[in-house]
Amino acid sequence: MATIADVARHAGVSTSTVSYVLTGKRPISDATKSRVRASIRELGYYRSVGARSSTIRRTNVVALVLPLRDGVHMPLLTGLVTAAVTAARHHGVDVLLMTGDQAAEDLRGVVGSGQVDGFLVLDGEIDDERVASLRRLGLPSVLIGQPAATHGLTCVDLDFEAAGAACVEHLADLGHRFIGFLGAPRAAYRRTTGFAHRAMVGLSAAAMRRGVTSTIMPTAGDYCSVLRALEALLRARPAVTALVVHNEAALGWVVTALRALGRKVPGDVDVVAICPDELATRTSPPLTSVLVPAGELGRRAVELLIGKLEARAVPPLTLLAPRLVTRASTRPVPRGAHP
Amino acid sequence: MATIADVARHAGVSTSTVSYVLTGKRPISDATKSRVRASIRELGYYRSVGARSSTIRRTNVVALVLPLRDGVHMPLLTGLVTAAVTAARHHGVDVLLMTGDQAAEDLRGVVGSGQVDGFLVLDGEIDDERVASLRRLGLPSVLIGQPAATHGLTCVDLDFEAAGAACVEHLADLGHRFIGFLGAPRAAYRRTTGFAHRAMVGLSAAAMRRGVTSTIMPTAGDYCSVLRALEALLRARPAVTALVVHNEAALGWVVTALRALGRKVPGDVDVVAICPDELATRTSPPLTSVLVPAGELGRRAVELLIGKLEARAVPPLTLLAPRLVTRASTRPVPRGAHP
DNA sequence: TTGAAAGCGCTAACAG
DNA sequence: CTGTTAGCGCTTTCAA
Repeated sequence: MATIADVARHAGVSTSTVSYVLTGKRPISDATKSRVRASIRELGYYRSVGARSSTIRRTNVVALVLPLRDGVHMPLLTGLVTAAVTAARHHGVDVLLMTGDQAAEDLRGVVGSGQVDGFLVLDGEIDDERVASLRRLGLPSVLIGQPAATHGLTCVDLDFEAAGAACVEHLADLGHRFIGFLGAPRAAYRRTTGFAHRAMVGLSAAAMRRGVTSTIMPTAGDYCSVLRALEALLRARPAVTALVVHNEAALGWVVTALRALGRKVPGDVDVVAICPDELATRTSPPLTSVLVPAGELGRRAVELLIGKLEARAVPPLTLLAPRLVTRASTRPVPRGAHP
Repeated sequence: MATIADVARHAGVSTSTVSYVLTGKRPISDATKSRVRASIRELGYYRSVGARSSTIRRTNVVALVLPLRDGVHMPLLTGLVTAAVTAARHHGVDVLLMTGDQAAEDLRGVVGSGQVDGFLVLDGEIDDERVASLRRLGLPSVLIGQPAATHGLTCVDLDFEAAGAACVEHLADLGHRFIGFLGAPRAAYRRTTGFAHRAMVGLSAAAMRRGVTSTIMPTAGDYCSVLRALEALLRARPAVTALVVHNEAALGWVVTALRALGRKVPGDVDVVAICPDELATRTSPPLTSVLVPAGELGRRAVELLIGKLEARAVPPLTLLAPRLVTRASTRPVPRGAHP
């Protein structure tokens, strides 16, 4: 493997000249510059990142910390990860993958040994303890998700409150006056700071504003739970003509269950989902949905982190505006359907 | 951040002694050893991987190259990735994530700059061109998947032929005599070396051996295609009492479609799937399945790569034996059902 | 069993 | 505009 000395010799210049051609940190005559470039190409030279990072104290590698535990939906994860890697490469930065369980000690090691410049942490439900240990690492970091206290962190997330509201707005615009909400499993609402809670709040608030009646219920991810929840919902409020679903696991069962209960989608019941795009398009009919912009999330997180690495000021909390895509599961309510 | 010199000073020894305590490459008296260890702990010292890799020419980082394009199923991907990362960490190795599209030039850069020691490449459908460029990189690599020519590579994959056979064996054991096979989309069978082809061959061969009649058809991933395929199948061969499905996208629709055609699962038609485990358990009823051992695949790939890094001889092709798990979708055929 | 010192490949003063 | 040189933090001879 060629070294910088090889290139210098080959081009008939000093090593520092080669280095400066590479970094652009001082003016070099076009003549030597191109001579050096030619030598570099000819010898197939690449700077050793080891030696380089050892001198400049910077690796151009960021760690991406993913939680192992479930509850994080797969498509979201993969979309986010590929977008993050692509965006990072675009800035000449590589991504080191770490899993959430190799927590404290491993992370310390990675920063202690100067292996990465910063952290990208994916964790919707991060708790204070983890936030604290993150801060203790002393390296710039960006959190994907929105913890209780943003306090001194940089976070990026979908604006779930706006997402919940967008669903209601859409349905109200179509003429619906009674909507049901199938939410996350019950446990998710214990934390009034979680995204489940925020979506629900946004939905409820928008419903009040628009004067539509909303009935909300938590749901588990299996068919039986979905069926039971819908039965209960339709019994309690037979006038319901629209459904907002914020539960990726349950999503696949909703239309099936509604059909089993004798309701057509759309027609008898319109459905709007809050979920990654490919989930909404893989049902039949494809669902009108507020998409969780996985790719955008990853991209923005990288951008923010790189901003911090370059000592730029970045906003502490970035909330991505929801985007509602209309598909076959929602339609204007026929005139006079709701007296 | 503490350096090795700090530790040496603090422990009252030379830097080389500290280094040797760390590497264990020469005997050190227990007295100094523990003194050095204490200083290390006290100062919170970690070896700089930059400086280290710059001298020893080894980074303890491997690249994991994932294809971006779809066709690779998400759950498989995430399971594989987390297992690989975990296994690698277990060997003190970190994982650098790369996406398949940043192909040639980026990969060259990563090896040229000495950023990684080897490659883990996930690509079921890798072509000769990519294999060649992989070999040209000149670093140890392990391929997850099985290309046409294993020639000089190290590969690990599920034994799809055995998987296809296992499905037939199971169904034949239960008494089924007529089985249908819902395969991958048509295009997947153009390559007679792909995993789709191999599963199909294994199934057909086993059917012949067991004297059961098999009818095979390709399938797209949407509900309509599945429904049409099943209609066609049942029309062509009404005696079919069992179905093998090797199509993850279609899987979710199979039971629904069978019900729409008036068949109970199990009972009228038994279903066996070849798919990742969590896909088989998320349908109702849960499906008997041959699982694609995503985690095992990742783990083995890492083990093989580390073997190569340590200059151990490793088998060129590792085929993981399929494991069939019986669930609610298959049952013994009632006596006399098939005269 | 330990230390001194050379060297890994690169960058960044310092010096023209 | 360019070269010389002293580091960066670590490993590994060589010498005791």
